[in-house]
Amino acid sequence: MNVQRGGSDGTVGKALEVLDRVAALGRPVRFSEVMDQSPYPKATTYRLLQTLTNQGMLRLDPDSGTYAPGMRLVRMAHAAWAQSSLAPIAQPYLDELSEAVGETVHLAQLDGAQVLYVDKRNATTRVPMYSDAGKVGPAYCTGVGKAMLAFLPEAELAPVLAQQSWHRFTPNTITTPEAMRAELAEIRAAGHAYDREEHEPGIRCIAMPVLSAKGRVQGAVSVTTNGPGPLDDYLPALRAAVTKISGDLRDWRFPDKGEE
Amino acid sequence: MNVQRGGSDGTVGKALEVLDRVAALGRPVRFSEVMDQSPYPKATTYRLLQTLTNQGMLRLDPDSGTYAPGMRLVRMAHAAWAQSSLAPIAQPYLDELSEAVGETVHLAQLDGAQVLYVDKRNATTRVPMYSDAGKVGPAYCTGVGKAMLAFLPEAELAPVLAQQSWHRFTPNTITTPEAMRAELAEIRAAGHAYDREEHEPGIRCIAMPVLSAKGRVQGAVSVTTNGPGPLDDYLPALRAAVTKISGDLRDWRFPDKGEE
DNA sequence: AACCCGGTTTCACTATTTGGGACACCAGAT
DNA sequence: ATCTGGTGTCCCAAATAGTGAAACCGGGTT
Repeated sequence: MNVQRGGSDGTVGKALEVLDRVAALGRPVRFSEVMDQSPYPKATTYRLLQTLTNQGMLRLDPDSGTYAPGMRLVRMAHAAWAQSSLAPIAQPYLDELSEAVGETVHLAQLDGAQVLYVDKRNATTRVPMYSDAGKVGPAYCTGVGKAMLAFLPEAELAPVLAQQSWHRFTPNTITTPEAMRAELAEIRAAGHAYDREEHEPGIRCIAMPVLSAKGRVQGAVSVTTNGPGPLDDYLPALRAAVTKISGDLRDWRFPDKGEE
Repeated sequence: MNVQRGGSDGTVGKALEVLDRVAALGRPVRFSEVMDQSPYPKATTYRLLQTLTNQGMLRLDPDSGTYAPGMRLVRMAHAAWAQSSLAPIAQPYLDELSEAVGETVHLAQLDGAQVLYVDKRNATTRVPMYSDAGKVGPAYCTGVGKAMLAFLPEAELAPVLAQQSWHRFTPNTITTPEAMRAELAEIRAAGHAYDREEHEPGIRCIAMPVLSAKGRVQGAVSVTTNGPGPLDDYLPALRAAVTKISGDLRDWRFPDKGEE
């Protein structure tokens, strides 16, 4: 099957599963809330939480009795981001692109069935940093998501499509695998994808996949706007950026989806 | 003792220990290199690596046979950063400060005996994002480090000082606990710290601690420059930023060092 | 052919993890 | 004061998962 973090790797797997669920809740949670999410019995979950806490992976606020992901994760993640993401390579080209188009620019990678944003440049002046690195989003209704799906080999595409929620965010959201396959064919033909207000009303974007020399999808770059102008105006700059990134990819070997 | 991620929390502890060491190496490493770092026997380390890999915490490049921290960390860290760091609160004030002084601005927190940078604003135009979030540095020879140490209660300061390397990075580096205590007293009196080219030649900075209502150190903000101007010029803006951050801290309860 | 080296696997032994259930605590209801 | 339901913590015999010395497997070298 697919990368699904199934919970079957012994104690470590369980611990990470619990950690993930706590992180997913997105706010400090009490033990009982963790229990509701946890597939493991009370005593087990409790011990797991304890272990994670004194490992610094979780932080327990003694007053409120709530758990939140700890700073040790941030330390470790820096290494991951620097070594395993496209971000360090793409950095200068995203800067260029951002300057050229003046709109918000995203760099994303596929993480299982979701889109994981790894870098971002803000539209114009103020830069709320990091805000997007590490964030995840749906693959079926974002520009970067569709751009990547379009160039995925069938064997990998099928399971990913099977896992989408197909929630209708806006009237334009594509909500069936069949419609999606048609859309992906078009994207493949054109070489780039559009998000025509499919995720958020008023937000449109144009995205292109970053492919390795062997044609494997490594990520995608997008230009997002809430203005009225034609998206195709951004195409040249976008294409230039993606081309340069792909070029620099040369000697980088990147994850195979972990597919076994 | 202190927070030291000792390796004594069962399997999970061992796994995280290994993961940390891989991350610390800062580049993809082969199994044998991990072995050199690992306190555990070959077979154990091997199995740990396997587990971590198919949990997505590590990424194994099949061609080169090297391990690197995986993207799952980035996902989880986003939650940690958003919930457990000062960054979300400080965001707008760092923007202001950055604009006001036009120099590089850092936000850091104490993580054990080290300084952990959680956010950054670049000097002028181009913004190499994230580059610093998650990075660690020495506490005894950075502005933010000294600013935080100065306001640490003795019980917490002692073990931290005991763990510093006291490596002499530049002629100005303070290299003894005694000298450091004198320096910290001055900082405490002044309310802010200077880094007078103690870490890197040509780089100076001024830093102030962020204190909670109860006077606990929560982090520090610094303005760094490689120019010649007097650092004190930045004091007003820096003080303003720190004051506002402290103000917003109000209802936030933050980690106790975990000290037990 | 004998040897070394990094990586992988085996398997009997053992330490850790498991989880049902007991317990302690608190707040509100009776 | 006493009961009661919700939470968080702890125990301990049984079950499981982890351990690690040693063997094994190519593929280079000598």
